[in-house]
Amino acid sequence: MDIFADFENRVARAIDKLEWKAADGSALDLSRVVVEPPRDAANGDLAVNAAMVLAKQTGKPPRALAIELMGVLAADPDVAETEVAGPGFLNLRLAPAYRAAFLARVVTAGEDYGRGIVTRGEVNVEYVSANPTGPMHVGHCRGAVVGDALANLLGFAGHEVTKEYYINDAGAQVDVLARSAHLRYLEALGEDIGAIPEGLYPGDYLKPVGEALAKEYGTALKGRPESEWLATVRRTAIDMMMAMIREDLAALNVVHDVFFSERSLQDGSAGDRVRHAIDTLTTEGLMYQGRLEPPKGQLPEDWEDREQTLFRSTAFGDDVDRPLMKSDGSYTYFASDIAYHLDKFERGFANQIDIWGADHGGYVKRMQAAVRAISGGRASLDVKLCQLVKLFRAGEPVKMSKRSGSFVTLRDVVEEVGVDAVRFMMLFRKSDAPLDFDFQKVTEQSKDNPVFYVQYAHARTASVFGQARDQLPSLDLTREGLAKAELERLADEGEIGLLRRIAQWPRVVEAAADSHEPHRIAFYLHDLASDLHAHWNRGKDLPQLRFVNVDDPLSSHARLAMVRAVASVLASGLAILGVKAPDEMR
RNA sequence: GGCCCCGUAGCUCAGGGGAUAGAGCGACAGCCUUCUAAGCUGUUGGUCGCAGGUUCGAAUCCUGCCGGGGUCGCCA
Repeated sequence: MDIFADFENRVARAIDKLEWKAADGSALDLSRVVVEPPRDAANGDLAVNAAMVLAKQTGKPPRALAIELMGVLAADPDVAETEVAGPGFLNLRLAPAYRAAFLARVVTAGEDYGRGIVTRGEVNVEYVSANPTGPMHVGHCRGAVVGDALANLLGFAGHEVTKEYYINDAGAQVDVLARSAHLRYLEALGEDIGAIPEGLYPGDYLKPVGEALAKEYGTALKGRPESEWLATVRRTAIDMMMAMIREDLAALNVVHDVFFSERSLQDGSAGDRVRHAIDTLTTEGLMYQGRLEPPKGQLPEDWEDREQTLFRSTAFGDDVDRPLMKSDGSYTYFASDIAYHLDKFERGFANQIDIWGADHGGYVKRMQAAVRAISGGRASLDVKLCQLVKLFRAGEPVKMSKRSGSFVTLRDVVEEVGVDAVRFMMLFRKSDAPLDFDFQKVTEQSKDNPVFYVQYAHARTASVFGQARDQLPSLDLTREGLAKAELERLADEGEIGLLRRIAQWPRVVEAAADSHEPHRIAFYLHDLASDLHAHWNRGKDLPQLRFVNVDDPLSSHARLAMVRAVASVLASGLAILGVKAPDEMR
């Protein structure tokens, strides 16, 4: 059902038939031969680059090759017109019958059109992984949405996807959380705790934790040394923070399959997994005792030159070798991270994707090096970095201060503008480019607001079907009925344009999935919506082009099939993005 | 200083080997006062940061510069 893939096969067969030979007698390399939509619609439906790509191999001039190829493809009954153009492009125009048959298949497939059939293997997408020390703030939105949409996209493209969240519940920050919660516990017992000391988390969201601790433990945790209550308080606090985070994510329609605890790497039933990871590297001969050069730039105050256990990450493309043990003998965060990624590999994930904030960019090389190292080169990690989101309200920057606690939470944003707007806008930019988010603009009901524009296109298709049912009640508007309409009647350039856009859907899905770039789906949907709206508007001046035309039920039927196809693609595309495809705008 | 990301129209950005580089906003000029529901159409506008290289072909790939941002044992 991918027209371009179909014709790539036909071109390959044509080349075979022509018995083109490489000048040196070796087999022809057809890997660079592609069939794609021409940039300019005037050049037809399909462009074939075979002649240019093969000119050197065959030792023949490109235009001569193109003409030979044209001879074969012109005989194909599914091809209406052929033309050799430019430096050696072979341009094809499809026969109306082929186009009609294509549309019939799309209509029949419905929202499965464009879905990858072949299984493309398992992949693990890890995203969000915010520290369990408080509610999620806006900064987390982008990674959450990008990761979630990417996972949906990969699933649609034919991968088996696991959505995973890594809980950073083992570092010093969760001890700080526990101390902060303990203070709130004392508060809940009626003590005057005064101002929250510098260095502890001041947020009110810890009050319920204090109350819960008071309720469960009474005064048992009071007046005791920290060592006696820390672990208990920490566990309760982390559990409650994670419950809150899950609710925040649910508000964004983000649901993970696996929540993986960092602490479990050391405390879990499987023993010390970090030790296991280090042992794995040691067995491979990748650990050694050595010294590191002090970092360039600003030297840390407590820098001490010492011999330590280093992981030879430079053997896998990293800039310097990395320590896995701190001076006090505990593991570095990187060591835990290696253990975690090794665990993923041992769970069967050779394809791993992590979504990180751009401030972690310096961490990418070493993590990729580690994944290659612990898997013996059998696993690979792709890291998508998400740049910052700048918040605006009617063009004015929104001020935020994390330290004073006056930051905008994820929940604030979702409640103000809705999930759909947040999700769509987070995906309407490449993830590694900064993004401006204007609270005002994303709720406007106008063409300038891409969320509205795309959703409205879907609503408009629903409206068309409503009218069709009223005005042409005799038409069979089921998918089966629409697939049987006289689809060759679709010949207007606006209609052909829409069909061409629809035909691109499978290759957009594939390209977006291969490059791990869900934003391409958002841009494609915007283009498709734009085509639909533009064609609709032509019906204002030219009533004979309208989708529903009482005087011409046969053409109406064919057009409704096309509208059905547009609606299906919009719906499945929006589903990938996690955005609703409404039947009416309110 | 090393590494990573970015540099495309006045603005915000798509395009990541293919033909004359696109969209939205802005600006300018018309149309619409009605019906297919949130206006419509057209015009304007670019040395794709700079310089080399690879290629039949480069905004796209490579190298080096310039400019902006991020980051740089034990934080997470």
